[in-house]
Amino acid sequence: MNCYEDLVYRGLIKDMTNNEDFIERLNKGGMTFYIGTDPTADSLHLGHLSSFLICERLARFGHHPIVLVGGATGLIGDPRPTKEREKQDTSVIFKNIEGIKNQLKKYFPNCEMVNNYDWTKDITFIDFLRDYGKYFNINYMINKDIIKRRLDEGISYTEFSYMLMQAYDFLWLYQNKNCIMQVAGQDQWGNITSGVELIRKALNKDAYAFTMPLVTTKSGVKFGKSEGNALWLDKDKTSPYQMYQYLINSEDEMVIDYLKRFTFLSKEEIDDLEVKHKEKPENRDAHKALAFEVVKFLHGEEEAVKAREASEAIFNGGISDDMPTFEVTSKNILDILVECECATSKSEARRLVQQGGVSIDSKRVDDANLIVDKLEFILQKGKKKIIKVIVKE
RNA sequence: GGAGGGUUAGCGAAGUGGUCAAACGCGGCAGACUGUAAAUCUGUUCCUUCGGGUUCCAUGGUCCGAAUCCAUGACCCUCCA
Repeated sequence: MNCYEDLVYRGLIKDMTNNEDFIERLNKGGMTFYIGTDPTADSLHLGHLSSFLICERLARFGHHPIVLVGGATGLIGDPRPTKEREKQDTSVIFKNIEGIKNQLKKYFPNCEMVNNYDWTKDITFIDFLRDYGKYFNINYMINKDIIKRRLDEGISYTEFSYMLMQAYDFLWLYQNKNCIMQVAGQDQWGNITSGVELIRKALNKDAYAFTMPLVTTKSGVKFGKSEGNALWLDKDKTSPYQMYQYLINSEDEMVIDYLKRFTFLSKEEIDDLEVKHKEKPENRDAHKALAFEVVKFLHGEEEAVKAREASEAIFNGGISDDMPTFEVTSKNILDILVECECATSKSEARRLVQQGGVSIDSKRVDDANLIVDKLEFILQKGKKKIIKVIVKE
């Protein structure tokens, strides 16, 4: 399979610029391209992973990835469809940059890494307006989908300007790093095309770009959130076991798509899993492969094996050294549930017990006033949250 | 600068003096059915020592009583200049 075929197979192309020779050049290799992210948190999450894997995929076809961390753009804030972002403290953003850089270095050690703060920080307002502002027509900007959607809700001049910065990044990388292609998530299409336009207007050159579709569940909800929280790539924020569990619970109808998107398994391997999955969905072979492969990529084979063993032990009614463990100081079942993050309040904990959603050592708890006299036990909340609890005196 | 409209639970959205801890939908959580999937059905969704307590942008006020009326302020939207 050539590069373009592989991208199509994996569902990685949503929009692409209409250069005549785009597909040819993708297949030929040798393009320098970049993909970026803003430091909105100190860790990347599962959604980022699916995008950044493109670095490795394209590198395997002979292209040269540059990874950009948006120190400058992070200070401005990419407009969200709903509302203005809160202004982040610069110290937070600088701290986030470090966290994200370290992760990217770890996962993509062969990529060149750049920070747009480096080439943006010394540009003066007047220079920027004179040298680049003239290339942008307000009507053009307002017609970008993301801006249009914000016109009702309101958008600050700051966020409105975001696309100019991202466009300038592309231009700068084009001029200084010979970077001729940009890749990003589908929500970045407007920003990307601004960059392509800027390069055309300022340099009279063609640039290339494509976006990748958002990874969603069957019903179109963004994939990669668990209990309202992102699944972080940082092991201390989301344990290998949690990551494994999240992936193994993927919907049947989506699991093959996720395998294409999140792993480097070949078409043959994925086809094989698809057959197995269709024949015996209850074996969850495809789900297991997905979970294992992703955890292996993130945390190494050893951690992946541990996560798999823990998962299999726990869901066969057993225990494991690697299962999530909480230390609590209470003996009252409601307080224990809150301490173990199974409930956010005692009211919620009480409701859980009353609805029959809590078990201790496989026995359903039916008394909300239960005092637990064991010092170590297995607590189950709902169907899937199974943890070890140690009571500390 | 002028005129008008708005701000209600995670989100969307009703509610215009008491019966409002606030309809309804989505989302979330739990139960049943299953395969750690989906769909479906049922229950639930501010806190609580279960007596009650604290909510409807903020602060003050009117009233026996305020999400609802008044004043001031903040933020947002639309139109005009």
